[in-house]
Amino acid sequence: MGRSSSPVYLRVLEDLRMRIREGILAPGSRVPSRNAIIARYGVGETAAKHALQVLTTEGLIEARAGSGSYVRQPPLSRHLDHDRLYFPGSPFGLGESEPFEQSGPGDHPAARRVTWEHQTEHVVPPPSISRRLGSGSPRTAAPGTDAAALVTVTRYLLTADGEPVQLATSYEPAGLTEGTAVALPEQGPLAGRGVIERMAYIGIQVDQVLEEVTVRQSLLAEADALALPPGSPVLHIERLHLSGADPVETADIVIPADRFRLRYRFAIPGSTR
Amino acid sequence: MGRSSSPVYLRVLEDLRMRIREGILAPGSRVPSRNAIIARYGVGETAAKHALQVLTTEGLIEARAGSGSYVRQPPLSRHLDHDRLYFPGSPFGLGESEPFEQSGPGDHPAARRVTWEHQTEHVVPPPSISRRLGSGSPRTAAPGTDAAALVTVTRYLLTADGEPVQLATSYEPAGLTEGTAVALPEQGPLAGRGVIERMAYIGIQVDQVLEEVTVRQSLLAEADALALPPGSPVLHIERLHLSGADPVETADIVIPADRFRLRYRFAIPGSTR
DNA sequence: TCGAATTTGTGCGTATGTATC
DNA sequence: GGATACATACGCACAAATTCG
Repeated sequence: MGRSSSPVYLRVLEDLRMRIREGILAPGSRVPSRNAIIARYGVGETAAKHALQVLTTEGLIEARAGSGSYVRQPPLSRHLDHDRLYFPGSPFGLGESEPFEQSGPGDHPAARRVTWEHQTEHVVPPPSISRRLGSGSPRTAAPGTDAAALVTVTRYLLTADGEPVQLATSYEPAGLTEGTAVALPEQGPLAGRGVIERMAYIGIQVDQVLEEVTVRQSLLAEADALALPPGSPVLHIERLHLSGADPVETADIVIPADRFRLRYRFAIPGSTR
Repeated sequence: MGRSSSPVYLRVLEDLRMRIREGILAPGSRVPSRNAIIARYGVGETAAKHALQVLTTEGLIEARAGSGSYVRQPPLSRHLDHDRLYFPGSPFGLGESEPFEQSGPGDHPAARRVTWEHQTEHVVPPPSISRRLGSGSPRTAAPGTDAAALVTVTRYLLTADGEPVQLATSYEPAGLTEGTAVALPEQGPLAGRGVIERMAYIGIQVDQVLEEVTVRQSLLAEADALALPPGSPVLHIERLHLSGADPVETADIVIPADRFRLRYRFAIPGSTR
């Protein structure tokens, strides 16, 4: 019965979407079931099913078998500050402000209690990591550098007020910090103070940070750790700390794309402010 | 007949996904049709349909009615540099390098020919924009400032080698540049040179840039302008240029999330490099 | 504790409209 | 026009999870 004018399921979809956006269907409340939709809108099962499925892939509702479909929490209410260059913990400011709300440096309006679990080990780096930690210019790399050396891997799960908000995996060449007080990122005098301070402590000056931001669907393990619906989009940040041309740390950071915004702040080079 | 072990459509889905990832089904090539899937995998039409639909929403294939489903171009092959603070044109470096490939400043390995269309008008700003352009600290805003003044709006469509890659809408308080040689961003001595240079020309020193990065589904008009499948994810950047505490420009930048990565580069403040 | 009702997830077949070739 | 392919639509069926009396 494909009527050209306008798909039947769109009527249902748009009505439900509107009710969710307007708040008539509040976050957490139940969306009409398949049977209820069939009765209320006078459509077939296919259309009802389809409308619910689209709302699910749009991330507006969450379906629980045997129970019902429920309106998800609205996204984008919080942000992550990437304007200071520490990691993790207070480094990543976590607030609830509106876009571009003005605030003094270090002033986080509704700061949340950020905690993190961590776990460190030493491993042979996978190819992608050793490529990122490889010497600055691949062609001019010193031949003596042994690229397959061990790296110190630290995995973080950050939570804000008990809610998981960020996965991070940090890699450092083990040789850099070996035998120093800061060999383990989360132990010693600068535990939890971030790469830059720890490196400064042993005389390595980090002077540049690169970040590459991509969007992709969450992997199963990530969705699990972050309590996300599988396949929902995440922001993936590949970060690299450099001292001169030498990489001293790289990290993969994964955050739920629909619940956070990334905030970058730059001072203009050459500004005399 | 819902068998519990493993959904039938998953067998099809994972096989096709694997073939696409491995390159057995190359970009641009045709994916088996519904009938072909039914025959080859011995499944029903529902399963075949569902598998193709999931691949579509994952952005791996593109369905064309009457023709077939085709493998889309692989994502994430290119990046956008956000390390220099001009806009638009050469400002936004566009390259094809691998993640973190080393290159000297200003050296874009496979630079593409970037062109843009633009269109400027003066309008009363929508509330969201006037909020962003509102004076620095809302509470301490000078009462004399008239917030509902006109803004200069410039819309850009950037293309790289003919392919649309970025939508941008830039807003400036019209009063700032009124009567000067740089009143129109794309005319005058500094046409296309970016906000910072244009503002400097009339004695306004931009000293800070804020960018907020979010992910959302593309709107219909955006999908159209950027030649995207509707609903596919886009990166939305809200940018703000500040001179002291005064906003002098804000922009909305939209780029296809599955075809680009954003690259940020920072120098560490306080570094003596 | 158990079973009945409800709801989602998955699956089948079939049919028609419309776009493409 | 005809063949093919996708989009939409109907109805039905059963499994698994949840809820509740």
